[in-house]
Order: sequence, then structure tokens, then C-alpha cells
Amino acid sequence: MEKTYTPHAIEQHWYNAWEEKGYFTPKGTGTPYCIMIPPPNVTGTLHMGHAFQDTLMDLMIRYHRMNGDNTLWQAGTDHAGIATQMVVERQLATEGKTRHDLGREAFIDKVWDWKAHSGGHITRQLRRMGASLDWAHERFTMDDGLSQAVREVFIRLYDEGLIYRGKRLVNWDPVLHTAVSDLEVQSQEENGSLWHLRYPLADGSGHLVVATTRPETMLGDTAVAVHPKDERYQHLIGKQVELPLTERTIPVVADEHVDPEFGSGCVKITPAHDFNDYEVGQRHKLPLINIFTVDAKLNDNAPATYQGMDRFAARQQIVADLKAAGLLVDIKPHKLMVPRGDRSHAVIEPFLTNQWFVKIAPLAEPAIKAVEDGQIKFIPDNWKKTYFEWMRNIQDWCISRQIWWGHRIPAWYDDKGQTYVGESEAHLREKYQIPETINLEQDTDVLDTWFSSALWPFSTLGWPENTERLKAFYPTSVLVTGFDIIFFWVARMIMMGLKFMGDVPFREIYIHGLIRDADGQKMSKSKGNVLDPLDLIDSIELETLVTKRTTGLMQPEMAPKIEKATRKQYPQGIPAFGTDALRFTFAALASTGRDIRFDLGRIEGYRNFCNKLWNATRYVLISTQDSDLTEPKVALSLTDRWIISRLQQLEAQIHQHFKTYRFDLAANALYDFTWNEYCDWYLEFSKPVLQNASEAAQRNTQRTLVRVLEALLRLLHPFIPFITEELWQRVAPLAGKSGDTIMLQPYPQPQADKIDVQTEQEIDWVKQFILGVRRIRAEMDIAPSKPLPVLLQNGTADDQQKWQTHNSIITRLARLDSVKWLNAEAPESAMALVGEMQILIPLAGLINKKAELKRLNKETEKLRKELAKCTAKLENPKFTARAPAEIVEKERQRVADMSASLQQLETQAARIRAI
RNA sequence: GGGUGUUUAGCUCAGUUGGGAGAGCGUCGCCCUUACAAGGCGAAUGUCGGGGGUUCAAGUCCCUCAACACCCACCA
Repeated sequence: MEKTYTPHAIEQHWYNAWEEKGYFTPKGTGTPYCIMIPPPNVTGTLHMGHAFQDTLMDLMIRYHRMNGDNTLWQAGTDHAGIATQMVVERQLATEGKTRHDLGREAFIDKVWDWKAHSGGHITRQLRRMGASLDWAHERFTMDDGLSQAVREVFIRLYDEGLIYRGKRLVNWDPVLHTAVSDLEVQSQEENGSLWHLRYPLADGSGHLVVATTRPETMLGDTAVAVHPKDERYQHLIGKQVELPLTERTIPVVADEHVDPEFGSGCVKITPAHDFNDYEVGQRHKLPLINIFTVDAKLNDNAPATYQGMDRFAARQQIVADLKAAGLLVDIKPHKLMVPRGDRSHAVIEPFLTNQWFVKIAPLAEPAIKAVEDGQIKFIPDNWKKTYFEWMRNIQDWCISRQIWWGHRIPAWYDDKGQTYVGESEAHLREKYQIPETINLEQDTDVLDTWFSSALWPFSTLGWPENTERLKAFYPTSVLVTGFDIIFFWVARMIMMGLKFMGDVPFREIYIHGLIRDADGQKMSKSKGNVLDPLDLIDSIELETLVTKRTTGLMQPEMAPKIEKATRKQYPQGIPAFGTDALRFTFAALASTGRDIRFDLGRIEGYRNFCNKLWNATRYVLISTQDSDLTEPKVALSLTDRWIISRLQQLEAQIHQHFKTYRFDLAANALYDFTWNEYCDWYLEFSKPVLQNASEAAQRNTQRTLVRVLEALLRLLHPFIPFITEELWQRVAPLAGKSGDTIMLQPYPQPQADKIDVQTEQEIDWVKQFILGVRRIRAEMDIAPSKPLPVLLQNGTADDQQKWQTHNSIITRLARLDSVKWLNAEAPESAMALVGEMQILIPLAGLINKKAELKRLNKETEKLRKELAKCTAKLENPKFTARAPAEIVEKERQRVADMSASLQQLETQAARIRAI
């Protein structure tokens, strides 16, 4: 076995072997356990958020698979409509073409082509993470089955009146030429101006002043509104004003929407280009005048001089023209929230178009109830508040998109504009007896990507067919996702699941935190602080990292700053830590309800942990070579029983932590047991046994070394699958285990009868003894190599018995020379206490008197403080009267123990002083 | 404006029903002790954000203030 752990040598090999042998496919028997992967975009590359999320899912999946459940982790990717279309369009752009040059069909072929060649990137990366997804049943949101499910859902919702088409004001992306949903609009604060414009009254009796951040929309104004109770403007209500730059006059209306405190208290109303104004327009039956084209250029409804101008050019021109006409009163700087498309970053325009909507209220109601009733639980529980907040204020969902890549809306129109919704043109002609002479045109729109994602928990399992997989795995067990898509995805899956399956899509929703950089900043390309999980696994040279971080920036001027920071933070680049270390880090940091700062120090520490495990295994293998490890013929030793007992306690904890999604606590418990109990103590205990003890005792210890390690590897496997498989292959045969893979071995279950509290206490005594000697040695500056003579005094019969049992271990681990029980007066010594028993190390030649006094003093002080606190508590009559009896008793015991120790320490100090 | 979270050692974070403040990293000593220097042994370190309250007892429960972070909605 190699002396040092090198992750690369083992990872690739084991993953391929697992996948080839079909270990990721559900075994078909046992309790079903299922997680649906949140389908990554087919265009995507794995980022830290994915890596974290997928690690958590793989942990649960491997845990349940080992527990014997019928375990499915459903694989798949999302067609990601706009994102994918943009990728392919960008590619076309390099050839100087647009999608319109190709036409719809050829373009879509091109996208499929792209998917076939480049679409598998992220699934390959998932494999590098060790994710045990059922690749054999991988799905894609646009494959035939899922497309069929999408049509079925659309048609059924339409037939029930839950999908409708209407001309509405929607969020329009003038760059992508499509409607987007409310959720896809990101508002951000930007600097703008508030223009104060004068509108003359039509009767020539004066004017009023409106304030606006968007002067160009004035060309679409159809009213001015004032607050009905605003005393300043009572006389204006019902009058007409001349709309400057146009030939039109518009009315002054009274509406509650107006805030008299803001601006001038008069608001221009543009119903076709503002959501609030639209509402006002509806209330007052105002006409809607659309002044924009799909590119947000001024259209034919605008005066001729402005037609064809871009909205921002038109703004400047209109302001200039108003100024020239003496109608510009004031320009004030003003901060405002600008709505931008989350994909194109273009300023979103409220725009009047025909779109398809899902009537959401009837679907939301049962979805709210499911969470209220606890049929679905959020973890952490708080997220349900966010969920309710949104669901109770939910708006109809605009599901049509004017792009090409996606599920085509299954609606056809005849020449008279009659709408038919159905499976296909042929079906419809059949169903409605439409002769071929009547032309049917399919709607050109496609569906919002999230429409198909909403069906993911059942469409992937074969719905609308009632397949075996669907029966077995729906509802799924848990959904693991980030808070950012609770609205986009989680809520919509719940609504669709309840509607079409009659049951919730998952029983629990585990919401994890965000991975941030070491300074707590969000990772983003523009900040140049992105870490690539694959670089952490494989390593990356500084120069490559710098190049990676500084190319393709939206703001290239940031490059020098990013380069400098990167060179400073990673002067040596990033070393290879391996997948297991990365996974363990994610697990260890995954406390619930908290974002994670990812710090290289942590992953390094856990890489070292893997190395520790590697070397411990090496020791065990070396120590058990050619040994007979059959059933023990004599009783196990106390140290053997101790580590076995500790192992049971660990196993119980791990199960508990999985149940409560506390992967951090599970990882810490495993780390602690492996390093601080198994390696630091048990392996050390085993050394004297293997050198000196009887053959039977040796065999028992060898057997225990192997068996505990074997169980430990299984416990660790969900966290660090590669190294545990590699090591298990070597250890398992010695432990009498057979099987092709650790992946399918049973997860260890605690056995209550092997928990032995008394033995744990006894070994604790041994540890205290050894630690006492080590402390004196270190603080007295005695060379670790020098064996020490020790005298024992004041011990009980029990202490003597324990010493008898464990003397060889203690002698070795504490490096003792000789040990004597003392009845007579002790010579001048340094002292440590184990309970009442004194461990004395004679001063002669070894120990500095002053140093020992100082050391005793320090311990005495600490004890005295603690004792004072406890005594005060006990002297309080209210405490003894009201606190539970066992708490009072515990305090009394502590005071007794501390007083006894204190007295011994003081006597010892006095003795040394007297010398 | 509405909502949610966070604040514990130098740093990153645990702290389960209120009952002796913990871990990792870092720091400081000593050590190449035959599994491991990616290591071993030992040590130091806290007005648990501030204030108030409930309680015999508060990091933990309640109120309040502050700082930071995030989400939703917005004033044209």
C-alpha cells in the first residue's frame, strides 16, 4: 500500500466500476426512497452550489441504499429555454448569423445538435463528484416522454379553464423579444432623474405639473391622475389637459393610487406601459396606447418625428423638445429601481401582448394547505413562512415565451381565429371534424421552462402512464434545493403534483445555504472570486487560475484587480484535494439554515483526515498480516470492549444525525471518533498488546482493529465514497466480509448489548493517568524520550486493580520507567491526580521545584474559582429548595470532588514549599 | 414599506427539553516515538453584540436597541 494517500489514483477507477456494474439503479425491493435531482441546465457547468447540493443528496442516497432501501436518485437535465437558445445564438453570431437566417426548424435542429455534443458536460462533472445517480434512466425535460407529459398537463388545465390566453400587460424583454415571468425580473437600484413636466389645461386656464422617471412614455399617456382628497387639485378633476408634443387632449381623473406627498401630486397615466397605470386605466376605462415596437422603439402610434427611435434616444429628444417648448419645469436626481431581465440584463418593458396564463389561485390553495397541514415539511422550518408569504399573494403565471427552444404550445388557430387545444393537429381535426380545407396554424410560442420543471417529480417516472416506477417512487422522499428557487420551482411542483397526482411531490424540503467565498462574499464571475469544484479536486496552476478568472468578464476593466487578488490569495495556485476531501468539507459545513464560507483551510484539514484514515488502515493491515482472525477464544480485553462500545455510540449518533439532516454533526462525530478515539487511543493501546500480550489477546486485538475499521469505513462511505471503497476492498476480507462493493454493504447499526459504560469509565481512568503524566512531562520540560519513575499513593483497591489490568499500556503510552505503590512518606515530587489517587514523579534530578509550584498554583487557582461558584450556588437556599433534586445532588458531588482535589493540591504545594 | 436570518476564542462555526462555555483552523512550546511531519505530545485564548426582564439558575426563554446579510413589494 502506498505510504501517502493520492486521491486521483482511485477516484476515476471506482466511479467507472460502480456505474458499469449498475450499482446506481434501484434494487427493486425494500422501502422506496427517492430524490429527484434538481435538473441542472443542459448548458451548465458545475459550480460550488451544485457540488454542495449534490454532495448532500448523494450522502442521503448512499445512506439509504446501504440501509437496504429501494433507492432512486433520478438523473436528468433541463432544456433551459432562454439560456440554451442564447448559447446557440451566440455560437451563430460568431459565424455572423442570427437564428432568423436559419429559420425555426433548422435552428432547433442546431440546438439538438449542440446538446448532443456539448450538453453532457455537467453530467460528467457530476460523476467526478461521485454522485450515484441512476444514469440508466436519465431524463431530459424535452425528451419524448416529458414532452408528452407537458402537453397532457397543458390540455387538461386548458380544458378546466385553468389556462387561458389574453391580452395583458406583461414583462417584456426587448432584447430577447419575449415575455418573461415576474420572477425572471430582477430590480436593482440605479441613478436616474425625476423630470417635472408641464401639461397645459385645455381650457387655457393654466397648467399642471407631472413628475416622471420615464418622460418618453408621455406619448402614450391617456390621463393625468390626482388623489381624490388632494385639496390642491379638486378643481382640476374632470378637466382636460393638452398632452404636449401630440395632438391629443387627456382627462384629469381622481384615483387613490396617487401619493399626494410624492413629486407634484399629479401623475401621468400610461396604461400600456406601466403596471400601476394599467390598473388605474382599468378603473377609469381609459384607452391603452401602445407606443413601442417589440424592440422598444417608438412605433406608429407616436408622432412621426419620434417613430423608429430607440426608447432611450427618444427620451433625450422628448426632454429636449419639451425644454424648447418651455414645458420642462425641473430635473431632479432620483434613485429608482430599474427592472432588468435576469438573462439579458436588458431593461424590462411593461408591454401589451397576447400571452398564455395559468390561473393560479385554485392551484395555490391546496398547495398552501399541504404545508399548513404538515404533509410537506420545510427544513429548516422557517422557510414555510417565505413560502406562505409568496403563495398568499401569488399572481397568475405567464407561461408563454416568444422564443424557439422549448415545448411548443399545443394550440392551433383556424382562419377565423378560433382556438383549438389538443395533442396534435391530427387529433384536433379528428376531434372537431375540421376538414383539410380549413387551414390550422399552431401557436408560435413555447412554454416557460419552469412549466416542464414543475412536472419533474412525476414526469420523470413515466407519467401520464401509471408505471411501476411512478407507483414505487411517488411521492418522493425529500427535495434538496436552495432558497432561491422556492418560488420558481418548489411551489410550482407542489401545485402540479397535488393537481395531477393527487398527492404531494415530496414529504420534506431541505433548503440549504449559499456557498460564499472565504470573506463571505457571494461567488460571481464579475467579482472574480469563483472557485470551481473541479479545480479543488484536480488542482490548478496559478497562471491558469488567473486566466480563467479574468477572461470573458462583463466588465473587462475589473481584470487587473481580480488578477491581483487572485495572485495574493493563491500564490501557489490550488493543490489537488480530491473529491472525498471536498465532499467531507461540504458535509462538515452543512449546518442547517446558514450560508457557508468556503475556506481552503477546511478542505486541507479534511484532506489530511483522509490521509489519516489511509495511514491508520496501513497500520491495521501491517499489524494483522498472516494472522488468524477467527472467532475469539478468550474474552475480549477491556480496551477492545471500549472501542467497540464507543463505536456503537457513534453509530447511534450518525443515524440520529441523518434523520435530522445534521450532516455537519455526523461528519464531526466521524472525524472525532476516527482521529481522537480510534487513532489516538485505540491504535496506541494496540501496540503494546501486539508486542507483548498472549497470542489469544493479540488475536483479539487484531480482530478488533480490523472489525472496527471495517465498520468505520462503512459509516464513512456516504461522505467519502472513493477512499472508503479502496480501503474496504483490502480490509473487508480480514473482517470476514464478502461483497463486491462497500456501496451495497449494510450501514452499521448500533447494538445496545455492546455498549459498556463501565468499561468506558475504566478506560477513561487509564487515559487520565496517561494524560496526567504527559502534562507533567511537557510542563516540566522533560524530554519525551526519557522514561519516568512513578510513585502511586492514596489509591483505592479499585485503583490498584485498574493499575494491575492496564500497567503495560500505561507504561508504554506514558513512557514510564518504574512504578511503585507507596505507603510511606513521599519524597518531593510533581503530582497529578486521577480521582483521589496521586501520581507522583520524584523531583530528584528531574524536576524544577519552582516550576512545579507554579504549575500546582495554576491548577489550584482554576479549581478554587470553580469551587467558589458551586459552593455559592449550594449556599443559596432557593437553589436547594427549588432546583430538581438530581441537579442539587450533582452539584454536591462536584463540590466534594473538587474540595478533595483542592486539598491534595494544597498539601502537595505546602510540602514542596517546606523543602 | 413588509418579511427572514445572523451576531459565541484571532478566523470559520457547533452548542439538541434552560443546570459544569466546545470543535476545526491558526498561535505558542517540545518531538523525525517503526501507520501517518498531510504527523505526535502538551499549552494559551471567551464581559456568548448592548441593555432590560422571567427564573433558584439564561449563550439558550421574553422585551428592547444596534450592526450586518438576504428576500418580497414599491412612489410615478
